[in-house]
Amino acid sequence: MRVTLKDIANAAGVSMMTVSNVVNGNHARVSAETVDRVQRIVAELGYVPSASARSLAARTSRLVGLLVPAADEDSLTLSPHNTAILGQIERELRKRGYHLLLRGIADPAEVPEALRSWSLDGAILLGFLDEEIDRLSRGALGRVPVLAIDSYSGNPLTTGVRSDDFTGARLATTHLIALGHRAILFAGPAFTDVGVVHERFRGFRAALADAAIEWDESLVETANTTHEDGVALGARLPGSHPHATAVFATADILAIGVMEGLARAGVPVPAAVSVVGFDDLDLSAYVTPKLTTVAQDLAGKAANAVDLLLAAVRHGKRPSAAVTLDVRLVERESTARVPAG
Amino acid sequence: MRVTLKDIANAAGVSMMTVSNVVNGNHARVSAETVDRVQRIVAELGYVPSASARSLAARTSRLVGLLVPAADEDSLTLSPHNTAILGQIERELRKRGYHLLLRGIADPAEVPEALRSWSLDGAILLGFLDEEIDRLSRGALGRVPVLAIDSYSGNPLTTGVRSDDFTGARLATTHLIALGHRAILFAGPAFTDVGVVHERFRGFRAALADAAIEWDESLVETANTTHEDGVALGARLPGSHPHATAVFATADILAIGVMEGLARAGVPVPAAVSVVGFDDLDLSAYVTPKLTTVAQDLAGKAANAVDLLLAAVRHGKRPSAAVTLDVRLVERESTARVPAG
DNA sequence: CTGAAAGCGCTTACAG
DNA sequence: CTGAAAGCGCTTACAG
Repeated sequence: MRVTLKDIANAAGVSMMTVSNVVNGNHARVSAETVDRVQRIVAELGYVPSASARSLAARTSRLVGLLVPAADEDSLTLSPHNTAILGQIERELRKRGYHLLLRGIADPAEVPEALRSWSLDGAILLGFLDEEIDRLSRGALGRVPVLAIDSYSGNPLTTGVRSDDFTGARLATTHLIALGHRAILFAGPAFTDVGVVHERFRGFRAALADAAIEWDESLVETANTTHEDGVALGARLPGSHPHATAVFATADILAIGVMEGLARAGVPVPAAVSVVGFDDLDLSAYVTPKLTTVAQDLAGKAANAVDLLLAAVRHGKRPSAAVTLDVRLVERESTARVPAG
Repeated sequence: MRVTLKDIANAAGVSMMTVSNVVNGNHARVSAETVDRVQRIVAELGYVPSASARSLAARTSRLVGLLVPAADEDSLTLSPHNTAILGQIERELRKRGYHLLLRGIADPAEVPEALRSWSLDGAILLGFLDEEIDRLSRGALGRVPVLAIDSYSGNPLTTGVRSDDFTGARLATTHLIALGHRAILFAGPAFTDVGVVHERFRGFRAALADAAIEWDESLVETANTTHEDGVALGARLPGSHPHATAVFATADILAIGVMEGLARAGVPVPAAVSVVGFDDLDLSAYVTPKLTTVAQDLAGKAANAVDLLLAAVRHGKRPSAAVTLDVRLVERESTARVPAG
């Protein structure tokens, strides 16, 4: 059977409480020699504390949930971007003695159940829509600290971390303008007046304004953030926007699709049309031409998310404003000077 | 404070045990009207059972661990292949009312602790070396069912699921032979006489033997499964293997690197050298030329892994032999007839 | 520095 | 069909 605290206590001739103190590192409350003896016996008998018993008694689980949207019957679809963050979050948590419960959420209404069932000490929301986050209330979350990644929701209960999307888009667009481009197409998913895509659109517009380029409303194309939609968009570009000489796509995967679509339509990239993406996926350096894009600090996002969350868990300190991480432009081969004429 | 079983019992005027039966679906033991009343009150009060209390009392946690190697300070590096599997496993588990604890393992010696700490009902090993799996003993695993993905270890404690690596490699190589290639380079990580890479090597050799092609021992190159190593390998290929007209790489990411290396060295793919990969990552259809490769049934792997594991958890039925999933060749643009001369 | 008691929120036999 | 009691393996005040 399982080795318990009581077994160790009996073998060491001390009380359970003393063993508990040793195991939990409260060495101040135990004499040095007792600590030694108990630790030796723990190792000898291979004692592993029961996390569920501990959670139940201590009202703290050392468990953090990573909540990811997942249509009911669907697999968790983790983008490369979210996968990288997931890996980093697990590491940061592990370094601090916490564990990760990964859970797909089919409906935001499941969030409260997810938090309470395992008595999560905290949770990170990855990939939710701002409107979904907006609806999360104190009643739903209770006292459990929750933090959203990449959200612009004003919900103070979920204030978290994100990249400087505005500046990233501005950087990318300014780069195109510096190359002489004037008719630049904005390609991305449909957006409202708040959120990541909206911020990137604002950054895009700001760069145009900086250069005093008049804004042509027709230079926006809506597409899902998939390679497939990018291909379709790129293929019809010569017909729909014959004057456009550059495309700023809100995601690498979309940008890569656009490049392929353009290639299929016989439009050389970057000779005839330049393309810039956003994310700097590994993939972006593997395609032809290599994609110029905006790099995010993924490791920083994950580390900050965990730091903020655990600060809230341990000291009840909630961030008052979202942490914004710097981005940088990575120039590769998909952009060039605007063609003459 | 938290709503407990007792609160529901009080409100409904029944015993805790009756509520427990209703909540757990043992409706046979409770009258229909009691079931109704209790369920109404549960919904009204927003009762969520405590998973830790349940684990402690019932000795079953409904928690399954996904254990992934992770160097101590390192992030979990999830390959696209493993990410897809992870997503599918979460979904299969969720559909069955189980939860997923994702945990990086710095040293295989941590496995027992991982299993016991959270009283995992079972665990799936993803990405471990066969030698590490070989060393896992009954003493380490206890009575917890554990299952390895992509392992050829003979350890009966971890019998799991994998792809038909032998056939995949044979298919890929036979395809190259059919195109007239004779001098085919095998590129992959160093391997021992057991394991995924060894199986792929065996399949490669079998295809050559089928076609009565004499085996040239020098036609093997060792490289890590990274894009970078692929580039290096491809770039030096004209010098190191001037006669080779095709490369079979044991992973797409490596094959894609090889294609880039060849391109840098001025060798056209597939006109001068054909390249085949293994995995069929999304990425493989995005690069230029699109990669011909061997596709694995990732969803099938995940579903089978979860099915087998839960059968072991619930009925104590351990698989006697590993489940092997079919693979298929996906012909794209990176292979062509051997150049004349 | 050390300990006895109560309790965390459930489930499991055992009765009736 | 329903319930009272014991116990799962810990931690938390409270004493000493």
